[in-house]
Amino acid sequence: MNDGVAAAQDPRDPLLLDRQVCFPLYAATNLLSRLYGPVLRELGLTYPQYLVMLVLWEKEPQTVGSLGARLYLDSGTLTPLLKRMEAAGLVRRTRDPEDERRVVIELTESGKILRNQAVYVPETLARGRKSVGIDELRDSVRRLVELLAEQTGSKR
Amino acid sequence: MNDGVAAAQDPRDPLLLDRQVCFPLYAATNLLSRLYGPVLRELGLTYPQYLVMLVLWEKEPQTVGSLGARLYLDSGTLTPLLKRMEAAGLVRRTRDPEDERRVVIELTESGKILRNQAVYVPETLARGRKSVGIDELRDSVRRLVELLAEQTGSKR
DNA sequence: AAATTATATATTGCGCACAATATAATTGGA
DNA sequence: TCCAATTATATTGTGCGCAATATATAATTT
Repeated sequence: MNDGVAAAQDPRDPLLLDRQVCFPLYAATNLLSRLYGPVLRELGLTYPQYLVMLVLWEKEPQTVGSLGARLYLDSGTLTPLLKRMEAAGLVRRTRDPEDERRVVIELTESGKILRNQAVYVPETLARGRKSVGIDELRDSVRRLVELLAEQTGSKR
Repeated sequence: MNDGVAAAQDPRDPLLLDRQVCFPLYAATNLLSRLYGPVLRELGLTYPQYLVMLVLWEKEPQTVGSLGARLYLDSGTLTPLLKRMEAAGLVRRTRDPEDERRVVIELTESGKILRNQAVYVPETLARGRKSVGIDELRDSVRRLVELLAEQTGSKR
């Protein structure tokens, strides 16, 4: 008889690490962020800060809330991050006079100019890398994000 | 003429957020971890701690290094995490007398027993969730992890 | 055997990520 | 008008995640 602990070797065991969807996503995200690290460091950005810049380069100004909705992050993450970016001279943070609850984020001149260096980031990372089905993968994961966002009640 | 900043509205712009592979992975990981949070909290686990338990439930004992190789994490992450798990009574940490550099991690009795509650985690999370192509997605992301692990020199 | 090199984990410092809570401003009724 | 509910951001505390470095042990070379 067993001692109350199920045998872990059944390939149908729902707890096998290799059966989880969450784990490869988690691992891929960590590995990717590690890959971006050295490249972004030359621009003085971390990976989440890079994402914020991507959003701002597309559309500006944004509020803390609209950035969070786009990136699925909350103010507990964004506020200190944006303060560091402000200290680095990349963005300005100002209260919206129309609605004093809002904080408006806009790019400084050097924030705008940084885009000229950033355009080389994607190709630098893609260089010499086999990108087998990378577009299909991106779209699959994107569909997953849509589903998850519904479930967790994240609003855009 | 433009002021040195490229127009961001060209759909072929390599910096568009929606063209990045990294972003949906990042978002999906955050959303998933948020989804797991409340469920795992009832087991007294965080999401990375849950992954460590999955590995240990499959095979025990493990060293810090073998856990890190399996989960693509380094000691800077694992050491404090394992200390918290030790404080919670889930694992034991002992120096390997064979090789005093190694720290051996094994489950305590309550760590083993926790598995009986954990078996319900996957189905709890899957319940009422459309899992369109979830197996294909997992396998795609897994292939990506293999590629990334080569690139970043992560060893298993 | 002694010195060198490689290996394994720990420590430190910084930056997320998020839950819970607090604060303040706006909106929508009684 | 006033008050309750809602909205937007900030703050606090905990736990990762990782680079850089330190420390100790083991393996290898000479």
